This record gives sequence, structure tokens and C-alpha cells, in this order.
Amino acid sequence: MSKPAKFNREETIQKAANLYWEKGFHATSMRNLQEVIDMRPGSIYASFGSKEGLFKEALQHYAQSGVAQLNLCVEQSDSPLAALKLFVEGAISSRKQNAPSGMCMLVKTVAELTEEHAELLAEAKQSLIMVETAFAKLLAQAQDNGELDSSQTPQALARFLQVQIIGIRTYAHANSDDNTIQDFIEAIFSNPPLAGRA
Amino acid sequence: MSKPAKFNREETIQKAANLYWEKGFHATSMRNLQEVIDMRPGSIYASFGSKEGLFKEALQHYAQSGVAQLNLCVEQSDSPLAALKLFVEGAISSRKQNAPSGMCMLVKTVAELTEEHAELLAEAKQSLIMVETAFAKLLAQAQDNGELDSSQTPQALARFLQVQIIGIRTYAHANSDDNTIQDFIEAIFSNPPLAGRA
DNA sequence: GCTCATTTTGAGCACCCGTTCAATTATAGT
DNA sequence: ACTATAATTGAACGGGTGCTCAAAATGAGC
Repeated sequence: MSKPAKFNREETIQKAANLYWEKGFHATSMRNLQEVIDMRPGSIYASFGSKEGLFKEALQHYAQSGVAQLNLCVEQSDSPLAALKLFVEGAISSRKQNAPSGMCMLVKTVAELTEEHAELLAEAKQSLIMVETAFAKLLAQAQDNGELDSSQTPQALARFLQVQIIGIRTYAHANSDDNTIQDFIEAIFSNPPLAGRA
Repeated sequence: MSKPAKFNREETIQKAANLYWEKGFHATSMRNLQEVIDMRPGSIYASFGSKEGLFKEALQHYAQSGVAQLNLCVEQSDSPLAALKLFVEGAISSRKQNAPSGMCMLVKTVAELTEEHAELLAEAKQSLIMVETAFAKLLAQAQDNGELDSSQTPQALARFLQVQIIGIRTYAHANSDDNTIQDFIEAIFSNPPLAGRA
């Protein structure tokens, strides 16, 4: 009955997300995006509505793949705490690979945008909360297992972990090359409050 | 022999810095700046050369006032460690006052800019190193005083502190209102490696 | 009060921005 | 093959961007 869209939506969003991730929202122009995703303005606007609409979908895609990454770490690990450590190592060493930016896209977005783009800002904040909640869930499991003591709530520990990850990734990004970062990760998981008890 | 400039250079840079700090480099237009600093394009370009030139001076101004702030904390405190804590508290609670953004302008800049603005990026990174060096100096004093044990180098401790500050400020910025932040600061200075040995 | 180096002004430039939409192309259903 | 419908194209629009520069305003030194 009609012509089917020839582009793969998820793949397109992924490419857009990578460009947004690298350059940020304001520095990425629609013409930049047109080249990267190989679509003309009309198609882009028909599919995503606006520059903001595409960015929002890019954010969602990024957050979802982050959660998927965490789940993968859970499958590949023997314990919740080991999974978290694996996830953190992956997130931080990702900048050496093909990641567009060493920094977390959600953090970059929260850092860049103001209330002028309230919807996008809220989306990024919400996704950060989602990730933190996933952390808390794993930390609660670790406490139930006896892998971690219960002197602090899973929520507080998740917040602590979030602060550490944000701090380390941002710091690493600001100091081009530094291999002392791994030591930092070790320290987080071998000192209170996240030290496993053998 | 000539007409003296009627504008106060430092005051102007301060106003520009506040706008840049609030909105970021890309989202701040020259016309925004013209309004805030009350100067016409010709004067601005005669004085600062370009949007980047003005931003660079804004960054320098910001970093200098940060160091000045730290020195003030030293004068108002009994010990190096107390000075650092005071500084951290001031930096983080500043977002409730008149600060344009809860986040550190240097971190925002490092997060936003790419190699496309290499000079500005380098300036921001350099300033972060400068601050970290100032931290290290105070931490070394704390070790000499016996206020802090010497199991880690001042540089390593300064890096640790920097990561904590970046993490907390960014986290606080992403979670609009949160008074559990003060607890976080307490924790930093009452747990290893920065716990004083009173 | 005249001179003249300097600062200030603001209209305007070339270019890029996000976005629109009429025309074209493509295809599933008949 | 024809039709109906949707996807795609790309020229073009209004407006904002960073920036320029000739003209006007200013005031210190004589």
C-alpha cells in the first residue's frame, strides 16, 4: 500500500547518538547529522520531528545500551559486586576504544544544557536515576548475599558509586592519557564503603 | 594623547565569564554577551579579538578567582585540611547562592569542547592542573604537620580530592535539590585516605 | 581651543542555522 | 499496468551567527 522506509531506525539513531555524544547538542548541526546518518532534511524531520526530537531518541538509545551493558556484566560475573566492577572498568576504558567521547553522554548533556531545553535535560537526569537504581538493585543483592555489609542503604551506596564514576570518567577525560585510573577503580572496590568482605 | 577606555576590563570579563559559565561556550552568542557586558561589537573585538579570545580570558579569570578563594579558606582556617574542607563546602554550596551554574566552569568547558577549540580546551585542562597542584601543596603541609598520614603522596591525594569534587558537584547539579550532599563532603574528610588523625 | 591618537558605535556582511514543502520516487495492493 | 500511499529529495526561507569597518565621539597634551 505504500513505500516502506529504507533506513534502519535503530542504526540511524545510533549514528546520530555517536555524533551528538562526541560534539554535544549545540555544536552538532543538522548538516553534520545529515552527512553522518545519510538522510536528507525532509526525511529526518518526517521521522524525528526536530533536532531536539532526534537528540531525545539518541539519549534514550544511549541509556538503554548502558543498561544492556550492565546486564551483560551481570551475566559474565560471579557476583553483583564483581559485575559492578566489570561495568565500571568497561565504562572507563571504553574511551580508548571507539567511543566518541571518554565522558558519559548523560553527564555531558546535564553539563551542557540549561532549562532552555528542559525536556532534554529532564530526560538525561531521568536516565541517570535509572542507572543509579540499577546499581542500587545490584548492591542490595550483594548485601543479601553477604558480599557487602549492610551498614548503608543500597541507595546511598549507589549514589556513592555514581559520584565515583562521574568523577573518574570526567577526570580521565580532562587528563588525556593516564593509566593510574585503573588504580582508582581498584581503590573504590577495596575501600569502604564498597569493599567486599572477602 | 588619546581617549582612555571607559570600561573596566576586569569587571567586564567577570560579567562575560558568568554568562559563559551559565550557558556554555556554544550556546552563548556574541549578541548575548553584548547585552550583558554593555559593549558594541567593535569595542569587544578591539579588546578581546574574538569570541574565543574573550572566553579564554573568562576561563583565566574564573581559575584565578578559584585560587583566590582557596587562599581565603587557608587564612580563615586553623589547618590545611580544614581549609580544604571549607573550600569544598563553599564550592558546592555556591550553587544555592548567585553562582551561574552549580558545576565547575572548568569541568563544564572540558566536557563541552573538543579539539576543534584546542586552545580553550588546553587552557581549561591547565587550570584544573593548577588547582590540583594547589591542593597537593596544602595536603603536603597537612602531612608535614602530622594532620594527615603520609602513606600516599600529596599528588595522589590531590587527584583523589579532585575526583571527589568533580563527582559531587556534577552529581549535585544533575539532582536539582539535595541536602544529602553535605554528608558526602563529611564522608570524604572522615574516611581514608583523607581522614585527619585527630 | 585645537590636534590627533584612541575608543566607541552600529549598520551591515557573508555565512550557517534549523526547518519547510512542493516535487519526485518507490512500492505494496489491486 | 494502474493506483494509492508513503518515503525521499533538495532547493530555499527567515533568521541568527561571528565579525568588520567607516564614521562619529572622546579626551589628554599642547
